[in-house]
Amino acid sequence: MARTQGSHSEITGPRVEAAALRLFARHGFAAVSMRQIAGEVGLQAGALYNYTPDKQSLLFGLMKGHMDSLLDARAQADKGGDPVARLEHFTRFHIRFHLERPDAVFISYMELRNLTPENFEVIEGLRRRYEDELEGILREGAAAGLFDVADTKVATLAVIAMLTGVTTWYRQEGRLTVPEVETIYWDMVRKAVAA
Amino acid sequence: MARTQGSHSEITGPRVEAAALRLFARHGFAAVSMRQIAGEVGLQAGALYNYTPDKQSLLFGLMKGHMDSLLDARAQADKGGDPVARLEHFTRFHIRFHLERPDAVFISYMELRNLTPENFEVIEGLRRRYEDELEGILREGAAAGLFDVADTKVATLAVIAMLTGVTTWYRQEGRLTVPEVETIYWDMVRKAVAA
DNA sequence: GTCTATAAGTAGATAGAC
DNA sequence: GTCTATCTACTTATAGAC
Repeated sequence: MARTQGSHSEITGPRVEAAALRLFARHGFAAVSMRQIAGEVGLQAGALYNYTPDKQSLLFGLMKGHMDSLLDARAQADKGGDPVARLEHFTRFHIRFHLERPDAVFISYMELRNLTPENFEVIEGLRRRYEDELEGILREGAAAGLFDVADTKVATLAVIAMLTGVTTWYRQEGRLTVPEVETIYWDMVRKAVAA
Repeated sequence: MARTQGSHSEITGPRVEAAALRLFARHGFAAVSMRQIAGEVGLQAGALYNYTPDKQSLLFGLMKGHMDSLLDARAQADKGGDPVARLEHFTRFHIRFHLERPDAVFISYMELRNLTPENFEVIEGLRRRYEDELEGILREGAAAGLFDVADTKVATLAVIAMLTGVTTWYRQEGRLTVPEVETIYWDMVRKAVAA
């Protein structure tokens, strides 16, 4: 159990990521310096390079981790059932998941342009896989005559934009609980795609 | 008509703004240097300060100009009528206006955090005034029994988020024209708030 | 693993010549 | 109005001591 004084790698690594996440979300990737991140953790700038090869990798790791956990959670959560039930489930899942991680959501939508082209492709691919989940539900429901959407792909993007928008205004101290918000949005989604 | 060689202020000023708009939208405010902007216009960095007192004012001017022109255009465009007609009009106006200015839209949503607190308050105030336009329509329609929304404020923000999302995927060379896109979204908005 | 020190380059903004 | 030159400060990243 005894450790040499500086050997904090297992705890320091996550603290670096947490500090970067918070600062990138608040001020933007380009506006945050490695010194600021280090300062937040109580390190000198040079020490950060024990945890990341460079600043870009730090950003990519945060975004990749977010998308992976989104897809994992979604895979675990989809219980199947009829398209209407699946759509309600997707709606509530999306809102809950995104409201639980405002900083990661913010970064994943705002910092795409600061990724290298290769890293951008990876994140875009994961994002498309998530969109495909919803598109599959809408397509299945439309085929069964349960939904009426003029354009499945556009409807998919419209619903996701509407739901993700909740992160821009929701405050925990506000007048609505998360389940209440879920219900309000589900009511609108349900009607928007209804036959 | 004859001018001294360097006297291009009337034409150079707008070119500086246009270059800043384009570069801020592509790479982000913090990632763009005054030297890059100057280079785009064919100037040296120092010459930019004939057109803006500093970089922050350049950003604020772009965002303020965008919001002013949004509110102006909206004021000109609202023809009145019953709530359903006004809502359709708002929907089509919002999509058209935003698709015509992708760079300004992008900046106005992404660079809020790079404004000084005072400048942020100004832009936020204008944004709220625009939201109030839609909220008024929804409230009027709900009172008349034409709409059924569980929460008018949330519905306002949900509709705006859905509509603005069109700017993230629409491409002029794509398979849909702007009027087609307007109709697809109007169909969803109409149903989402329907009684 | 963290430190100090440093390399090599860029940032916003200003001064003064023309 | 634009240029060159410059100030001051800050940037990412690395080297080597401990």
